[in-house]
Amino acid sequence: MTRPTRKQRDDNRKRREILAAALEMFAEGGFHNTTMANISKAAQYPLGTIYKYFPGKKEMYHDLVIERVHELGRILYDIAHKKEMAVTEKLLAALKAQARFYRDNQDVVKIYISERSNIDSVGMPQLNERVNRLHERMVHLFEQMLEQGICNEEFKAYPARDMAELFADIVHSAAWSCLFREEDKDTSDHRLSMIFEMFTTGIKKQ
Amino acid sequence: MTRPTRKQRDDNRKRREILAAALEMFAEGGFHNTTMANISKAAQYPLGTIYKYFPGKKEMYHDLVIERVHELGRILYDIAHKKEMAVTEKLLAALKAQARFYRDNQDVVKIYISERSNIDSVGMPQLNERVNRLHERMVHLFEQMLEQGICNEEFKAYPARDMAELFADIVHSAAWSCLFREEDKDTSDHRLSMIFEMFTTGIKKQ
DNA sequence: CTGTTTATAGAATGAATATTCTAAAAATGA
DNA sequence: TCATTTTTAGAATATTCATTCTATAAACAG
Repeated sequence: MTRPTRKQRDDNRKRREILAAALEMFAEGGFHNTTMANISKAAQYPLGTIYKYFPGKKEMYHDLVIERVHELGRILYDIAHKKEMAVTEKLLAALKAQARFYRDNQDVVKIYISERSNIDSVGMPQLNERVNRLHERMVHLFEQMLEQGICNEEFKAYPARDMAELFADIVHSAAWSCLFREEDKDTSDHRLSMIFEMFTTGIKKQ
Repeated sequence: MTRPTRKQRDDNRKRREILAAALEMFAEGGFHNTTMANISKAAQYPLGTIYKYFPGKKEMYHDLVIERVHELGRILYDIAHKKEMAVTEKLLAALKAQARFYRDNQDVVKIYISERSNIDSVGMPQLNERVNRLHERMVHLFEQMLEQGICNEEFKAYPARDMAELFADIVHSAAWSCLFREEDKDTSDHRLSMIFEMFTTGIKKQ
């Protein structure tokens, strides 16, 4: 745990610069339409340098996705474990947090999504697996919150797992649709609250 | 509109056989991990023959996806226009129909989904566009049904468009999750009904 | 049967591109 | 400064296919 040398800091910076450029390219054209030459040009580092930091294209992609999805996981985890918050508030907060995350990370989110629903189109079974494990963990967070809500008698006693899956997808789709609207933060928040209300109180009259 | 000659029928059969084999391969490995040689072997037709029926790999993929997504659109359209059915019944029927379609067309559904959320990873902007137009049309069908429900005072007066988007995503998520469960038809139907109930009456108590 | 068209089977071609390699430039350290 | 290491820049290589081509076999017409 010593202070990193200048070289180490430089290396780190370069690595991050390369990753950032790669992210941009991957998000724009997907894995297969992005060439190492593209990334090299975008990052303004020669091919050789890139291969010094990453064993190959696939690995770079892998690192990129996993890192960010972890971040989303952490955000949701934190919300789930706020002691002072009521369950309903937590769920709404999770919805809004995910929407914000999607907005702030449009690029990587596109990748994340395609990895989740997709066939293993990149040829990296480990990536698919890890992404889906991370997703599963998030669903599980929702499940716990919902269970707590059932205990409290706040929620009806539907199977928590089913509710959680449904909620996860609602959250995803709401957050995703934010990306295609030109809304300011307030309008957006308002819409998310409305969707949340639909989910909790239902669309049926009475 | 004369009766097709034997040659025409043969051609049609071959075309379908090739498409079926291609579908299998594409669904298994995605567009980029499927080679024309693979398809040729799977279809048991030589490469040359394949190129006689399709101008190229991309076009084959395009035809495959569009054809089936159209089919789903038709199914939903028919449900939406049943005169004798109540709105709520229609919506539930749509949910179940889509689930059945997903089950019957797992292969193509995987492709459909990745096309919907994806960057244009295949390099066919038209395909992405058409898939999304078809999806939009389905959302619009839901919107009409929901509007009717609002008119009837069956549903609360949320913006129909937002409800429709939400419903479309719920339908998708429910249908999709059916693919990973080993349920018999009854269990499955039961779960779908439950999800539909969640959507209409909400998860909140009281 | 015989010549002609069409289909088969898969080899050859050419383009794209991930990865490696080389030579020149820059940074580093004595 | 000068020797040594590291980085840069991008050329060379090797591989993987989409697509085309060729030669043989089958179907067909008269």
